[in-house]
Amino acid sequence: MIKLTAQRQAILDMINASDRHWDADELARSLSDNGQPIGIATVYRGLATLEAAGLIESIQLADKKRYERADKAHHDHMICTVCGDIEEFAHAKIESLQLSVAAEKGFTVTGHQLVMFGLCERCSQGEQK
Amino acid sequence: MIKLTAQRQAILDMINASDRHWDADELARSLSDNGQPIGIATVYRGLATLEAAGLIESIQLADKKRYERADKAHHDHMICTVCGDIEEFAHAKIESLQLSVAAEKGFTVTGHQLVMFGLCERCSQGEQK
DNA sequence: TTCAAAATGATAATCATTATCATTATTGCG
DNA sequence: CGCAATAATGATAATGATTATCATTTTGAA
Ligand SMILES: [Mn+2]
Ligand SMILES: [Mn+2]
Ligand SMILES: [Zn+2]
Ligand SMILES: [Zn+2]
Repeated sequence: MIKLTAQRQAILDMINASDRHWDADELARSLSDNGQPIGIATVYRGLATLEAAGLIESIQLADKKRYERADKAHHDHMICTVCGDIEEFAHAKIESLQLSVAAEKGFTVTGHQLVMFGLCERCSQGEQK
Repeated sequence: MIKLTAQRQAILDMINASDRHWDADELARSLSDNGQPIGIATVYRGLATLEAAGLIESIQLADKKRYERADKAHHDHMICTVCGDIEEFAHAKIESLQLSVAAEKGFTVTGHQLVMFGLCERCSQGEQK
């Protein structure tokens, strides 16, 4: 059975305490700064375990995986390629259209990831001008 | 200026000759089997250069990047988590809804990637008997 | 309390991709 | 055509994220 350890609890608490999308290293550093140093390997394992248990969620970016709270409704992301800001959005119609397209092809969807890249509002302004 | 080399030409030809989504290693091996061995570093650089030139496109998967022909209309993907099959689909409505959602948030979209994971038709069957 | 199963942490190993750098090829020009 | 200068190649080292090892410690059921 899965054991509730202080390390896993610390990781989960840290993630649930904010709306950030954390990568393993940021989490390890932050935990360390909070007087709860946890081995980096344990952080990776803890994140995987917590995600498998449905307690946290993740998005797979080009170079690394980022984790966030799971107590929010499903949503997708827009990532600013200038400042790195990650914005969230939810669109029921897009979700249902995805499923219908899959169904047409006999594809059984178990998960999906939609990410838009571009410039966030702030970065769009400084842009031209 | 960008030079037209035999290596880049070979990479481009190989990609344009099929509908596959190649990773760098598969391409290097295939080129080698075809009597056109190319250093792996050159394959990586060639792929990046060809993509920057708009001659090929790519999708970023969890572990690696895969490249495909660019002479097809824009489309997104459905990936079978059992057999690895990559299917394509295009849906104008989903595309436009994405842009409208971004616009609402003042986000300027420069690119996006939508991937659905699940079971392809063939794998869905063997699934539950 | 007892102990087997599971988790941790330090560290080595993977794997895809990029960086180095000496050598070679391409291309505009005379 | 023949020549640099400029870019590309290729072998290989380096990176960076993530996983594998394995000895040691912790957890939780009985
Ligand atoms: Mn999110
Ligand atoms: Mn495709
Ligand atoms: Zn921004
Ligand atoms: Zn399949």
